[in-house]
Amino acid sequence: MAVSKALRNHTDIGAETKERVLKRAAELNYRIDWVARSLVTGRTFLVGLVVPDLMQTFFAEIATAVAATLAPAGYHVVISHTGENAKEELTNIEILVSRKVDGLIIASAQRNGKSFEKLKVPYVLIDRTLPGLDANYVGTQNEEIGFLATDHLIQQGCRRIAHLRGPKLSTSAGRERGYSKALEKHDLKACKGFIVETGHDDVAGYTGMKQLLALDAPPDGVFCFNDPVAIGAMRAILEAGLSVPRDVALIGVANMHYSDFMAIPLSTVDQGTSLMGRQAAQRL
Amino acid sequence: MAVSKALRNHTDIGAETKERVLKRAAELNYRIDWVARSLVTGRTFLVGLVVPDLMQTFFAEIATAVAATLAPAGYHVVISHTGENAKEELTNIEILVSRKVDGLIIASAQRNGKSFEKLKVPYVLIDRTLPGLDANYVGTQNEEIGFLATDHLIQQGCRRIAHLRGPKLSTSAGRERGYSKALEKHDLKACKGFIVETGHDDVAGYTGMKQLLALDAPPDGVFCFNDPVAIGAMRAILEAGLSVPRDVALIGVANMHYSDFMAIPLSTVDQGTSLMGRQAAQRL
DNA sequence: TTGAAAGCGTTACCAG
DNA sequence: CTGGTAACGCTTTCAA
Repeated sequence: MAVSKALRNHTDIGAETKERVLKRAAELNYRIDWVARSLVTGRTFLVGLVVPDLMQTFFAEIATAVAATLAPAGYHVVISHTGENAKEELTNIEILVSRKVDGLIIASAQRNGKSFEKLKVPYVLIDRTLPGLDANYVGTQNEEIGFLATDHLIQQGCRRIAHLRGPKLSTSAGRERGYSKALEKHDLKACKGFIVETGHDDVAGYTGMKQLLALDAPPDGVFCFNDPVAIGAMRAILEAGLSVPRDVALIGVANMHYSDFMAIPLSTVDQGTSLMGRQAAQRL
Repeated sequence: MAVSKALRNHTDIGAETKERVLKRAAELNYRIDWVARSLVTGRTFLVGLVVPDLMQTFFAEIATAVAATLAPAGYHVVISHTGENAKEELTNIEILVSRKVDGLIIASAQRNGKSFEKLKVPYVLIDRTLPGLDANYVGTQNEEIGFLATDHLIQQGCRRIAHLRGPKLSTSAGRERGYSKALEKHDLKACKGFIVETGHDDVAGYTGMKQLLALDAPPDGVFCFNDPVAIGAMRAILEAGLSVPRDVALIGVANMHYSDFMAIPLSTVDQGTSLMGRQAAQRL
């Protein structure tokens, strides 16, 4: 017990005893066994980060910010990707819980919050909310993003504005609302087929844009779910022999770096990704 | 004991007993406590990934590949960044060891292998070797990268080829050797001041390139340590009112996506990053 | 095939 | 201030 107390700087220990312990610990190159400590304290100082895919720079940036924020407090991050698969996400969370993580930060792929109601570990949702779940959440004001982006296109003179809205997520729903509000404000409206559901990557953007270009009267401006989608859209436009932004203007949402070095300057709305990660970690 | 055996599918257990145990476990929603199991087995099924900075897409890609490869075997990845700081790297490794990780994958910032000699946990070095250390290592043939890149510039007609060689790492040393070999092969040589030590990001590339442009006879081609450095170099060249690749041709090494959408097509050598991550994980 | 006993390395509790 | 005892939840060992 004297050893345990000395090493943890407990007050209940005489200066001399403490010094003796510390000296001997150094001699033996003693390092605490975190597994044993965790077993008795019930804390692991491990936080699970559950994201769809670390390859997307968006989530990589979140992971970095979370890890950096947690590190000074002695926490480590265990990563777990789910590939946008709701079922696998649940399995992964269960495993993390049985590993006794102290908390979870989740960018969820669930359709609703049902499965999280019985979750006994503290958790914070990041980026995406879950309908019908009153949980801690850190994210961007997606409606405002959508509004700003669409408004920007209108300012640039676009009148027929389409929306590659990304996958079925709370984020895309918010952005779409903002898109609609901006159009409304300027007495414009989305023509039929102007809102296209896509994936989140450049391939999805490419496909979606082709669909838009095939319309009888294609758009002259497109608000894209994120930058990769915008890049894919750009490829489709250029391939069709059209010009960006003369024929079709594009705007995305910041998920990549160096977008200012693109062949065609790509307008983008910054969503403060690292800040999101930092705040989620702090909240947790 | 019957319970423990039943849950682990041990052979030493009667079918009926096993079924009874499984049934009751399901009723109670029993989940194994990994901390307790780890304490007795000595295994955590945790692997530490020690990298300088997850923000660089290069390391994010490695992290993804490592985690994806390890997951099917039940391993999870604990991340730890060191910010290219050798001392902090050592501290982090010690903490991971006291957390009883089963193994480590390390992109090291050490100058030599001294500190790793007494490391008792299995580990694999990734991306960077350490002088004087006979360790498991997975990386790219950097000399070949340097040769290919430089040779490419020569094929394009460049004759005065400089090298923004990046930071002091085994990777940059290899690439520089390849650069020199390619020059030699074509009876060219690096003029004085043509090899500039830089950091690894675009800011470093920008500064380094400015230095090259200030020379009496600036280069007409530059082999850059990686893509971010090349992007920074590009900015410096354009700012100087010169053209890429007419006045100065550039080539980088693949650390980013979408480089084919850059304003000026940036030549790049692919280094198979995910493959590296996968193989390091398998080796471990 | 079953299960009792010991122990993994630590900390909580409490009596001295 | 000091330190003995029990316990955390599991697996290994070994006897029945």
